[in-house]
Amino acid sequence: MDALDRSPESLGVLIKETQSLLNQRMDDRLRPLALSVPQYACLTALQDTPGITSSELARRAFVSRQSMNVLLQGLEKRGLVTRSSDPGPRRERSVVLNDAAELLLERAHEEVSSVVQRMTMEVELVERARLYELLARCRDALLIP
Amino acid sequence: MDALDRSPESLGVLIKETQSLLNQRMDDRLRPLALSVPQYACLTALQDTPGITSSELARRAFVSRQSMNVLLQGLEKRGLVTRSSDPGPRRERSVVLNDAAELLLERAHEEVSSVVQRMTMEVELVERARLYELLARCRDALLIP
DNA sequence: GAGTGTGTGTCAAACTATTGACATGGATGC
DNA sequence: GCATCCATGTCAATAGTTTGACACACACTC
Repeated sequence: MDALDRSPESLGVLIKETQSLLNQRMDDRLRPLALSVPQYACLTALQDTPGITSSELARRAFVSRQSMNVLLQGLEKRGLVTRSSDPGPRRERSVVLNDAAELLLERAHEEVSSVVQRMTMEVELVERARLYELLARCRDALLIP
Repeated sequence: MDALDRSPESLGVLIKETQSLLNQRMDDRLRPLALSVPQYACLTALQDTPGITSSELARRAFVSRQSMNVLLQGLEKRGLVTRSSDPGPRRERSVVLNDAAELLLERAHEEVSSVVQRMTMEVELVERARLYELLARCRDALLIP
C-alpha cells in the first residue's frame, strides 16, 4: 500500500509529476490569453511587488536573469510592462505593470484559480492547509544550499 | 497565518518552489557523477522497467520523445545504455541498461536518497505518508486533460 | 583614496527542448 | 481485402534556457 516504504524517493517523483501536470493544465488555460506560464508568473510577481528589479524577478521564478530579460522584452513589446530607462542606485531598472496587464491578469487569475481549485477538489479544506504546511516544511529544508 | 486563505493559488507556487529546489539540490549531487537530473530519471525508469521503449520513457519523464531521443543518444555514446537495432513489433527499439549504468546508479541513488531524506527531515514518518497521499490526490485530479 | 567584493544589466555562444512534418508498421473499422 | 487511424522513430526548424564573459555602480575594508 505504501510507495514510500518501498522507495523514499517516490515523493520526489510525485512532486515532479504534480508540478508538471499543473504546469500543463495552466498552460492549456493561459494559451487563449497568449500567456505562457513563466510570463504569468512574472506578471503576478510584478503585481505583488511593483517596481521590482529584473534580477529579483528571475530569482523568484527560479530562472537565470538572462532568461527573465528576454521574457521581459517580450512583455514590454506587447505593452504589458514598462521598464524605467532611468537607472536606479545600482544600475537597476525597475519594472512596473501596465493597465493592460492588470486587466489581462484578472482573467488569467480566474483561469489559474480554477485549475488549482480542481487540483484540490478531492482534498478537504482542513487537509489542504495541512498539505500546504507539510510541503512548506519540505521546501524550507531545501533552502540552505 | 494562512497563505491559503489569502490566495489559494499559493499552493501551486509552493509546489513549483519545492520541485525547483529539489531539482537544484539533486543536480548539485549528480554533477560529480556527470549525470543530469533528466538523465538520472531516464536511467532510473529504465532500471524499473528494462526493455522499455523510448516514447514510453519520454511520457514518464514528461518530455517530448524527440528530447528523450537525444538524451538517449548521449547515454548510448557513454556506453550506459544499448538500444536494440533490431526493430520490434511496432518499429520500436527497446532500450536496456548496461552494467556500467547499474554501477553508476548505485552511487546516484545514494546521493538522491540523501537529498530526499534531508527534504523530509522535519516531517515525521506518519505525516510523510499523509503528505504523499494528499499530494497524490492532487496529481490524480489533474490527470484528466 | 585604492583595492576588493557584490549585485545588476547586457552581449554572444552553446545547449536543451518543443513544434511540425514525414515514413513506417500495426491495429481496427467496414 | 482495403481504408483509416494510432503509435513509433527520425529529421529539420524553431524557441527557450543556461553558461560564460564583460562593464558598470555601489558598499566595504584597509
